Amino acid sequence: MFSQASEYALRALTELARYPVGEWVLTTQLAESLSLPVHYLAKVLQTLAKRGLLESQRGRMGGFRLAKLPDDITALDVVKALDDIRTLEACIMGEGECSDETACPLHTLWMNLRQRFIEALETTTLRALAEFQEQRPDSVRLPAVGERRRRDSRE
Amino acid sequence: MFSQASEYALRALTELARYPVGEWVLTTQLAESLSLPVHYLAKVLQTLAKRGLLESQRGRMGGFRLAKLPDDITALDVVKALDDIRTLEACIMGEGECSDETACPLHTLWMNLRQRFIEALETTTLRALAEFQEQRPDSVRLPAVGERRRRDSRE
DNA sequence: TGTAAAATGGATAAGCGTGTCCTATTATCA
DNA sequence: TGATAATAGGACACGCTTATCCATTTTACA
Repeated sequence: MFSQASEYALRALTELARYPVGEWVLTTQLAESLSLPVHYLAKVLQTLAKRGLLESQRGRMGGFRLAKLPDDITALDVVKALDDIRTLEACIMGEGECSDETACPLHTLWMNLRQRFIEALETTTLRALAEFQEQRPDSVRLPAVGERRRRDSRE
Repeated sequence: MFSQASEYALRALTELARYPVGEWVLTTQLAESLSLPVHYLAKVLQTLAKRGLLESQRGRMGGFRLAKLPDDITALDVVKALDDIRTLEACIMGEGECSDETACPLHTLWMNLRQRFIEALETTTLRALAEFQEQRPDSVRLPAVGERRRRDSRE
């Protein structure tokens, strides 16, 4: 359904939403937690930073974090940042002329399903996704960069 | 949503369903009627013939025709013959472990929409698609090979 | 101020979908 | 039986997605 990149992004940002607000998280850490290819995930995160969904911090103690609160980022935001959502809006039979006026045979069916789908993505926030994941069995989360530092300094 | 090949196939087989049962229709003619790339469509039709949805006839007066009645071929049959429908069945977030028992956050939503979608494709026959197209304004259909022959012989 | 840690950017490569073209094969008909 | 018309099949090219790797830049910290 979505591109590989979008799938990775959804999972990575959901994971990010589980961290305390403002904490930086490493690409390697996200990749490991989610079993994703590190380098490719890095590219995806960089793109998301360019698109304004993430903030990045270079150098020591750096990483990625959400640019907005988990309540203010929707699943649709994430997918739109990476996939061309227009392929969903297009005629499912590939007809050039297919609108509400001149509709292809599957137009009504597809329009309704698509509508419901997009609306659901639009009303699903990263916070909701993160909270769902918290409920799942053996749901663990590694410490963020700052948490790790504070813990290390107590040792 | 579907691959280009599936879109072409849906349109071509819908067009084929508008011809009298048993008549052979040329690839070039289908491509021209539907404004599709001839050679690529030819490949698609050959694949559909291999999959048993079409019958083909080489040589003069040859062409393609449906292997079954338009009532007995569904839109799902067509798509399944060309696309890997399992990508629809897979987790929309790309998780390996995502079933009804251990579900990802979007599992229920996606499962329901997907279900409705597939059922709709399964209950939509080529006949229904063809009849819909007949109703559309400026809906023309070129004569089949046999029709052309019979017409020519009267001249 | 040097070093380590981290994102950034560029090059590269494999695989797949889309599309074209050319040759081979098969069937019809004069 | 030969010419013609059609599908069958293979080779090839192109672009995009996925993925890896390396050099560069930036930052924190000792």
